[in-house]
Amino acid sequence: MRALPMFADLDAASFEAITLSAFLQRFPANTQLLLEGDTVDFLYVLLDGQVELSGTWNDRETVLAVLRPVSTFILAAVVLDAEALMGARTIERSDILMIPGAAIRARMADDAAFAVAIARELSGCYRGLVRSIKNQKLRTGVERLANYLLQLHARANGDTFELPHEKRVLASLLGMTPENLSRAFGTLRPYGVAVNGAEVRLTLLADLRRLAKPDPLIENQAAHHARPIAEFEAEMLATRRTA
Amino acid sequence: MRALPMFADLDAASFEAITLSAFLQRFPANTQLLLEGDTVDFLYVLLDGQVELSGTWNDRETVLAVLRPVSTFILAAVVLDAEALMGARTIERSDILMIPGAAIRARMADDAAFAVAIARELSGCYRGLVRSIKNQKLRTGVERLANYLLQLHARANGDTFELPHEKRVLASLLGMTPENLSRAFGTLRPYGVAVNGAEVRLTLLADLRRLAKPDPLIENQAAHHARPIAEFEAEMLATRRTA
DNA sequence: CGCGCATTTGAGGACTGTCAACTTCCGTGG
DNA sequence: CCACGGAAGTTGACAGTCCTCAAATGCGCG
Repeated sequence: MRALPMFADLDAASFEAITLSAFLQRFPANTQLLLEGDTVDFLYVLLDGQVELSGTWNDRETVLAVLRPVSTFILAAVVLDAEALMGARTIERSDILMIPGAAIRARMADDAAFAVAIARELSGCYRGLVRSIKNQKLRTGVERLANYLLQLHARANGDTFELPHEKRVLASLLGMTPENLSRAFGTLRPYGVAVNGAEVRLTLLADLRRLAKPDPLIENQAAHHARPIAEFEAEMLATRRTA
Repeated sequence: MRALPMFADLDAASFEAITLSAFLQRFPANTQLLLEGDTVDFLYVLLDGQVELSGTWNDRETVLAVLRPVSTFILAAVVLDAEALMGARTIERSDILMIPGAAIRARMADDAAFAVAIARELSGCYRGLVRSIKNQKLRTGVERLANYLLQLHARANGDTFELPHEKRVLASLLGMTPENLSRAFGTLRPYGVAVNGAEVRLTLLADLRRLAKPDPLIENQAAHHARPIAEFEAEMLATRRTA
């Protein structure tokens, strides 16, 4: 928990007040944690596993973000004591810390340092969403995929890495259908993108970069090695630790 | 300034600390206030006029939100003391209050109530963006326009109202080209949408609603009459008071 | 009155979604 | 250990949506 910037500098009293009311729960894969419109009673902290945040409308569904540890989610709904705007479900077995929303709000009111930490966390989430919208509105599907692959590559040590989720989840995250993702991979083959199952290998990096045109104002910055987990494991180019 | 929930309950000391360092400036129409990537020294508060927030990439540009008074913008960048992810320019003559970011951050650290107010404001902005992404990813252009018109209609008293900005700005906000917006209006004619310049009249409301399928988890809620301006004048279905 | 810009309209093409069939992969159970 | 069933992924054909380019129209301001 202290790995999260949000709780890292919490003083002893606040830390105790929060941990005492919190509890840890293990969920199997494919468990719906929250439906859109649910009232939100807890702040969720993903400690292990993977959680997908989704939105639906008119029988259509889209993945808004895929979270990896350590990440919080639905923080904004907790702060406002409002209903969830996104659904959440585990996509693999996950350990999740659940902190009563009332405890969070009470601590914020009493502890300015904690409230500031929450505000900073929210700001980071907000900026992630801004990046996500720019990614979505300004780029085509192939361009989004190319940039996504370059981000994964930057975190790998070699030029080979694994896609961290199923392709149909990835497709929805990138705003396209699974069929289209398949074709987008095909389109990128001349740019040195070799796919074999979940394994991806990038040769011709320069060509791929010329196509992708990654931009620090859209891509999430590569984490500084100082901050270990939260920043590093960030999943989407755009929407990390969301709510 | 007290009209903003953010500053409404500020105690006298904090209010003075902030207002003393702030200053009011009047900008003509079409003035670039901020470029993407600029370092952000001030929190902006739009008191009168209209401001457009935009994103660019690879010679493409999109409007992310259009703000109307009273709204703050680039709050997230101020909280994190980070560079702007969006550009900002006035689209009509505007009165803007500029508050040094350092003052905001200092007050947050000292005044838990103020930090909580900021966190709540950020949460509202965050949820606006979530709505915006769902609107963008789950709906077609025609559906976005239909819902946008219904939102404007809900704020008008009769069934006739004016589009609040140029059609090319509206097109970009809705994620399409001006040509396509024109055709989208044409597509909606059989649903009782009559356009004459900036004036729009909706007959056949039921038909339009059946097409648009407005959803409280995507559309911004109609404001409660208690809170007068900020909520009411909110421009985009999705992205209000952004940064 | 006339120029310039916003808007509209048309034609064509690029991108993306849908439907259907096929292949591959993987876990279950015999 | 292997066969089977089901889901995931791929491929092809087709349609819908959206963008680009070009030209025409309309409106406002000097």
